[in-house]
Amino acid sequence: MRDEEMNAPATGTGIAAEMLHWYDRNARDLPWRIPPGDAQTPDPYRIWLSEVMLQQTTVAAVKDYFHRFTARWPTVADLAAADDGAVMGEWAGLGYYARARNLLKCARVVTQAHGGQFPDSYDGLLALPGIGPYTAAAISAIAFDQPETVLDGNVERVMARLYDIHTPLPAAKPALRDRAAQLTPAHRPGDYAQAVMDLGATICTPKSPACGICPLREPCAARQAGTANDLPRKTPKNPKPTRHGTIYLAQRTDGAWLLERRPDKGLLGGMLGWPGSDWGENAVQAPPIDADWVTLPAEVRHTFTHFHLVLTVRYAEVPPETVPRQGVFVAAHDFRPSDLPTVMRKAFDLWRGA
DNA sequence: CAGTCGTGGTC
DNA sequence: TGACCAAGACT
Repeated sequence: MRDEEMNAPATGTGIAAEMLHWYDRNARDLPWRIPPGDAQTPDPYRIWLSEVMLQQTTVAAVKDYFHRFTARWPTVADLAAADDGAVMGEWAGLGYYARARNLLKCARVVTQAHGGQFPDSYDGLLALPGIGPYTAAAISAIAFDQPETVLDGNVERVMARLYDIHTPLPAAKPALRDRAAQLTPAHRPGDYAQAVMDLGATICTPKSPACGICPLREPCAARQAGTANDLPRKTPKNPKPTRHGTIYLAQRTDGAWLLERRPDKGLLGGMLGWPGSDWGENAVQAPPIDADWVTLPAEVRHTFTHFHLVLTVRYAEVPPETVPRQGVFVAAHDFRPSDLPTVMRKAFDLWRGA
C-alpha cells in the first residue's frame, strides 16, 4: 500500500477494509454467527430468527431464547407447524410480542409459499411479515452475502460520529443512510455489516466510547472534534404518563387459574394474562367472576415503552362450579408462569410472596 | 409521520 | 432512582 493510501483512510474502501481487518481479529462469538474465515454457510433460518429477536433487544437477553427456539424448532418448517400458544409462551419475557406473532406468520409463508427457503433478495425479504428495512438488509447481507446496507442504531451512531453529523435523529436518518451506503463494500458485505454493528456494540458505545482502541480513530471526525460522546443527537422524548388498573387472580379450589388470551392487536397482544380492567386514568371494572376478593397489600409497578403502570392485584379462591364472565380456567398442571409476559408474572410473584 | 409496542441493564 | 438505551416494525 502506498503512503498516500496509508494517510488517507477516510476513503470508503479504506474504512471498509479497516473494519474487516478489525472484525477478523475481534468478531464476537455469537450462537447464530459463522466466524470470519469459516467455510460454513450461514443458515438463513438462524440468521432470520436471531435478527428478529435482536430488534431493540440486547444480545445478552436474546442468547437463551435463541437456544431454546432452535432446540425446540430446528427448522423454519418446524416453527411453521408449531402451535401459536407454544410460540407465544416461548417468547414470553422477551417483549415486543408482535415480533412473535409476525415470526410465526413469516415462518408459515416461507414454508408454504416459498418451499421452506427464505428469499435471498432485499425486496423478497422485505415483503415478509416482521421483516422491515433493517432486517431485510441484515439477512440478505449476512445469510446471502449481498451488498445491502444495514442501518440500525449501531450504524447510525458510528456514522454520526465518523462524519460528525449533528442533525438530531430521526431527521438525520437519510444522511446517515447515505454515508453507510457509501461505505458498504462489494467484498464480504455480510462480515462488514456485522463488523460495524460489533464496533458500535463494543467500541463506539453510546456512552464513553473507547476511541483510544477504535480501528477508525484516525478518520473519525467526531473524535477529532471532541464531540463523539455527544453523538448522535436525538430529539427529546415525551414524558411518560402513569396509568392504573386492577387485575384479578382467581384460583379454583382444584388449583386451576383463571386466565385470558389477550387479543392479537395492542399491548401484550396474543399473550396470556390475568383478566382485569383497562389501564387508564382511573380504570374500574367488575371482577371477572363473583368471589370474595382480597386486595393484596402491595401493588405491581411496571414501565412500558411509553407509560408507567401501577396495578392493584386482587386474589380469590372460587368453587369448582363457578362460571367466569371473563377468561378461562387453566388446570394447575397446564399453567406455567414462564408463559406470562413480565408484568403478568410480576403479579403472580406478588401473590406467591416472591 | 409520530405513536405504539417490552424488558432488563446501566449509570 | 429514574432516564436512557438495545441488531426496529407497523400503522
